[in-house]
Order: sequence, then structure tokens, then C-alpha cells
Amino acid sequence: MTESEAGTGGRPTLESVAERAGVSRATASRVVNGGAGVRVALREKVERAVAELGYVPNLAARTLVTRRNRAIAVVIAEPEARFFSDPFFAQHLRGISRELAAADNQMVLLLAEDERDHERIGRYLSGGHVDGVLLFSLHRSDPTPETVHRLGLPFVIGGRPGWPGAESDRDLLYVDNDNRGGARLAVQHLRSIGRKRIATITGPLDQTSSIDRLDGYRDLLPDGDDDLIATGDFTADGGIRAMTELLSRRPDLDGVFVASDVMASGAIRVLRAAGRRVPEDVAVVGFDDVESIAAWTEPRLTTVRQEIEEMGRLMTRLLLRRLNDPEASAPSSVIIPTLLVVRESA
Amino acid sequence: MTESEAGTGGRPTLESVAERAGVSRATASRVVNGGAGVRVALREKVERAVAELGYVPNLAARTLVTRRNRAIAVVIAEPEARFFSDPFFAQHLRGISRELAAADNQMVLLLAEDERDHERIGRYLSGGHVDGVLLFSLHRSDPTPETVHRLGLPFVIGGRPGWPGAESDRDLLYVDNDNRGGARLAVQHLRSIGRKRIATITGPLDQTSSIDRLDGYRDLLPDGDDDLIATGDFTADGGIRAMTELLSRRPDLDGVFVASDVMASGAIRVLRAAGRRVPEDVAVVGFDDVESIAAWTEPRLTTVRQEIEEMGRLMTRLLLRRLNDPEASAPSSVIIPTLLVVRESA
DNA sequence: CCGCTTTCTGAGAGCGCTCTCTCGGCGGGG
DNA sequence: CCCCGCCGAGAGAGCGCTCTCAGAAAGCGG
Repeated sequence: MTESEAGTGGRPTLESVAERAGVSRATASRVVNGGAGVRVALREKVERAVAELGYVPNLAARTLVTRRNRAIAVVIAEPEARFFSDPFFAQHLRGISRELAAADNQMVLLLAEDERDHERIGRYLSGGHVDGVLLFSLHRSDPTPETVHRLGLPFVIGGRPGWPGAESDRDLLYVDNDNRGGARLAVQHLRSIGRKRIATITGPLDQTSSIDRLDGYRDLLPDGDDDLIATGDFTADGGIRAMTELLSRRPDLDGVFVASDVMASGAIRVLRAAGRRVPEDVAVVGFDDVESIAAWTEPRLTTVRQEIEEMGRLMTRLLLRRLNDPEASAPSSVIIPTLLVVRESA
Repeated sequence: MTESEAGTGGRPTLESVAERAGVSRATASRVVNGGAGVRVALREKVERAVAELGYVPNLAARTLVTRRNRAIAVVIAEPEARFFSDPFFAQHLRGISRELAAADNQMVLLLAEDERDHERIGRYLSGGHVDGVLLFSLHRSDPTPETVHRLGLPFVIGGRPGWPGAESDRDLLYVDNDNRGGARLAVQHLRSIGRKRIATITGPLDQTSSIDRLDGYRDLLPDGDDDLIATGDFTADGGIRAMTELLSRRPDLDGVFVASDVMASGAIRVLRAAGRRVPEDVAVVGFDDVESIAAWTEPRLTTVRQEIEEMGRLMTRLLLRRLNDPEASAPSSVIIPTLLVVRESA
């Protein structure tokens, strides 16, 4: 009877657990959810039934009533090129995954490439399938933050948001690396080894990380020549183009701060092809400390390390905290310090 | 009345849509799910109500009754090192994401690092939150395939499964690159440019991809000397160690087939440090065609390209097909051809 | 114009769970 | 010894949706 009633069609339900334990569904539910206020004898009976039946709660049913999904969405909007070449996202995901796993939450990964994807993602988020959102690499036109905000979904942004007013919006939680400070570290190092004409290759200037790195450069070289600044796009080809340009504009440069390791690898090639020795003639400092690049250029790249995984973890923690006590003292955004890693290129 | 009844507490329900359109919940449901068998006039009324209210179906409720989640899990079990350094997974994820998005399904990403993660993942999968599973880079001891199988969850494996009997299991669906054929391509190329003493650096031999690549090498060099075979681990350091070893064992070697680009980058360094010119003295062919590495070694790496994104897409398509008509003609596993990309290193 | 078949629509049950509300039982104070 | 209060357990409603089933409406030949 017991079996025939419960076992049909597959997974055991709370009902069948209750029946087997000889208690009501309500009591079984209490035990499954921590067991507060249930006498030990009963609790143990229920636990045994759970174990015997291999009961696993049906999340859909639970979600339906609690309105909690135990899942958060990770939205990544990034042009193809970068998503592929950088281990950046893998590290982020790893950090997020670890933190989420610890809290027994799941990660729904949403990648956006075009307009239609953004719509689809908007629709998905409207569906209320996730409790919160982690947003990455926002570009100015990205509609997702707006959507998320409108839906009242708690969210945390990776990287300083760049749109007007973002800075002062206390609701806007973000985690960023200290791009500006890192850039200063880099330039300072170039200076400390005696470089006088220090150029920089920036990332695309519609991203705050690029802007902040450039600002850090300018902090130390406030009256630097604009000829010493070239704009790249975080790709190796971009690094090549920018370095070529710099070299033709200022053949006398003796140091370059490149805003990403990938671009730096391109820049070093150009320098060597042009007969410049690195670091003797031109010293190069990168940014990111992507192991698979920085440790493998020739010469090995001196660069600014950012703790990417840590960033993912922090974002997740911030979000989870917000979820767990919604109106508590709003935590504030976090800037993670960066670190100069000196190798051979400078 | 309409509003006060429906609008309370947030998102509109089917109920409120039905009310606004002046139809029953059942009819509204029909329209939302394609609208088959509903007269045009009514359908349009419902559609208007949906649009006006901004109705989005509650997936939890829907899942509860349909037992369909419109979500699949991607399980990646990979030692830290590789997950970070290879753009491999990013590409896979992108392929999967694209295919899934087209079918309006979601991706739940599960990363496994240790024993506890596997347990957690097992528990999660038991919860019936996903309709199918995509499994990656299985190691022999990985309990997940077993779990998934036991649960009766449809799944597709990335890479040829290596355990005994896997080959003949018709239920076991996998997608793999033609590792063996690719290796043959590489060795053939080395031979065609006149190399006589061709060595190889393999990946860890507990992975089928490594084994298959080694087999491909042996196909063309059936009576090759074992001195010409060194085992690496898919890391740059491993490539360095293996190349060093090969060089000391067989200083006369004039060609190397390295089973991954990352290892190849290490190998090339060793060769050049030892005073060997690449490709003049020793020609090198890699495997993977990871843009950020192969195009950036010096000299640029000749390598075997595998279509990783395509692999992700195919896996997803296979899985979705299986989900959509469960007992239909079982599709069979797929091997994706590889391609030799000739650059400078050989 | 009637009775039959074929569409179309609505009522209602039920997916598995949580949570409120009620009630039974027990201990302690008066 | 009785009554009040409190703790632990059960009954039952209801989350939002789908889907079956039955009944209403519409079409059609005789």
C-alpha cells in the first residue's frame, strides 16, 4: 500500500515520506527544513524515511510557494573576441561558483551577444526564476541593468558602472579592481627604473576599466604628451596597431604601460620587430596578470595582477547578503587592491 | 476590481490575464502556449491582455505540472589549472549557450572541484531541476555519469568516454573531435616536410583525448622508438619538462608533435633555449589552435584546429533532440573533423 | 428545422510544497 | 483540583499553472 501509493511514477514526495514516517505532511516538511520545533523522536523517524526513500524536495513546488529560487543569474555581455581569449571569465565563474556552492545556490549562465539576446534575457529575468543577478562588463547601451532594476531584482555589478549618476546611486552595488591604483603602480615602477618617456596603450575608452587605468597613468604624468597615449581594444591586434602608432609618433619612448596583457603581448612583438630590446630599450608593463600570457611572453611580462576570482567571490557574497536580509544595512561597493608583479619586461 | 484583484503583490498571473481578456484561465493558457484551437478573435484579446499586463508565465508553476524545466545542466569537472588557462570552456559555453538560447532553454552551470562538489551536484541533479545534462572532461573516477544514468536523465558527453564498455553502450551519446585523425594530420605534415625523427609530447594518459592523439601518432609511426614519446599534462610547465626530457634522450630529433598548444608554447621555449631553431632544426606542430597561444608563439604555431564551439553546439542539439522525442531513432555519437593550420613552426 | 458531428471554451482537479491556524495535551500556579 | 498558558502536531488552504473532461456553440446533411 505504502509503496504502491507513493512509488508510482518516480520520485518520492513529501507525502510519501510523511506516510512512511507516520506523521503529517506538515511535520515532514518541518524536519526537511531544519526540524525546528519537532520532537526528537519524530524528527528521527522522518529523517529515516527521507533516507530510505531517497527523498529530494521538488524545487519547483517549493519555489512556487516560497518565491525563492535558490538560483542566481550571471549575465555576461561581451563581444566574442574577449570572451574567448581571456581566462578572465573562467576565473570569475569559478569564484562565483565556489561561493554559490557554499550557500547551496545555483548559477544560471546567460550570455548575451546581440539585441535579441538582451530581449531574451530580459524576458527570462522577468520570469522570476532567479533571486538575484550578477552583471558583467556592462557597456553603456546595455539595457540589462535597467531591466533588472525595474524588476526589483537584487543585483551586483562587476566593474565600476559608467553611466551618469551611477556613482551616486547608493542602491548600485559593484565590485571592481583598483584599476587606477594598479595603473599608478605600473607607471611608478617604470619611473623607478629610470624611464623618462613613458607611453600607454589603453583599452576601449567606453569601458570604465580602460578609463580608470588611463586616469591612473595620468595621475603620475599629469602633463604628459598626448602623443604618448594610444587607444587599443584589449585584443592582441589592437596592441600591435597601437604600439606601431606610438613608435611612429614617438620613436624615443623608453617605457610603455599597456592596459592588458593580451595587448602587451602584441606590443612586445612590435617592439622587437622594430629592433627595440625589451626591457633594455623599452620597458613594458602589462595589466591583468593572465598566467597563460604574462608568464609566456618573451621576455616574461611585468604586469599588474588583479584578483579576478576574488572579485567573483565578493560579488556573490554581496549579493547573497542582500538576498538574505533585504533591508539590512546596505553593504557598500568594494574595490579590490591590485598588485605589481615584476618579471622581466620592466 | 480587476486591478485590485490581480495586481496585488506584483507579477500578473494567468488568472488576471484571463480576467482582463474576458476568457477562462484555460483559454488564456492555450493562447500563451501557442494558441492552437483558439478562435482568432479570442486569441487576439488574450494576446492584448498579455501585452498590457506584461505577463510572463511563472516557470515554477509550469514546471510543477509539466515536469519540464526548460533548463539543462552543464557539468564541468576540471582541475583548476586547465579551466583557467584554456579558452576551451569559454568556447564550449558559448556554443552551448547559443544553441540553448535558440531553443529557449536555460543553462545551469555546475563546476566540480572536489568530492563534496560531486555530492552536491548529484543532489542537485536528483532534484529534477533540469531536463538533461551536458558532461565534460570526464575522468575515470567521476561519479557523475553514473548518477545521471541512474536518475534516467538524458545526457551527452563531451569527449569520448574512457571507461570500459563505454564504447559499446548505445545509450551513451558523445561528441568528440577527431583527435586521432588530427594527430595523423600533424605527423603527416611533419613527414611531408622531410622530418625523420619525429617525437611527441602527450597529454595525461588518463584522458581519451590524450590517448587518441597518441594513437594517431603511432598510426603513422608504428615502429617508432618509445624514447620519442614523453608525457605532459596539458600545462606549459609540463611541456617544458617533457621537451627537456626528449631533448636529452634524443638530441637528434627534428620534429615534435605536441598534443596541445599550451604545451607547445613551453616546448618551443625549451628548444630555443637549447639553441635549436624552430622550424629549421626542429619543426613543431601543436594541437587545439587556441588563438591566443598559437598565433602568438615565436614562430607562430602550426597546429591542429578543433572546432570547439561547434562541439558545444552539437552536444546541445543532440541533447535537445533526445529531450524532444525521447524514444525516437536514437541519434548516434558524432566525431568532428579536425583541420591542420599551417603557420611557421612547421 | 431537427439531430448529429465537430470545434471551441470553461470548470475543476491536482502538481508538491509551505505555512497559518487550530487543537490536543501537558505542566504549573492558584 | 482546576484553569490558564504553552508547546508540538495536524488539517487545509493555496502558490500559478496545465490538462482532462464535459458541455456549449457552430456547422451540416437530410
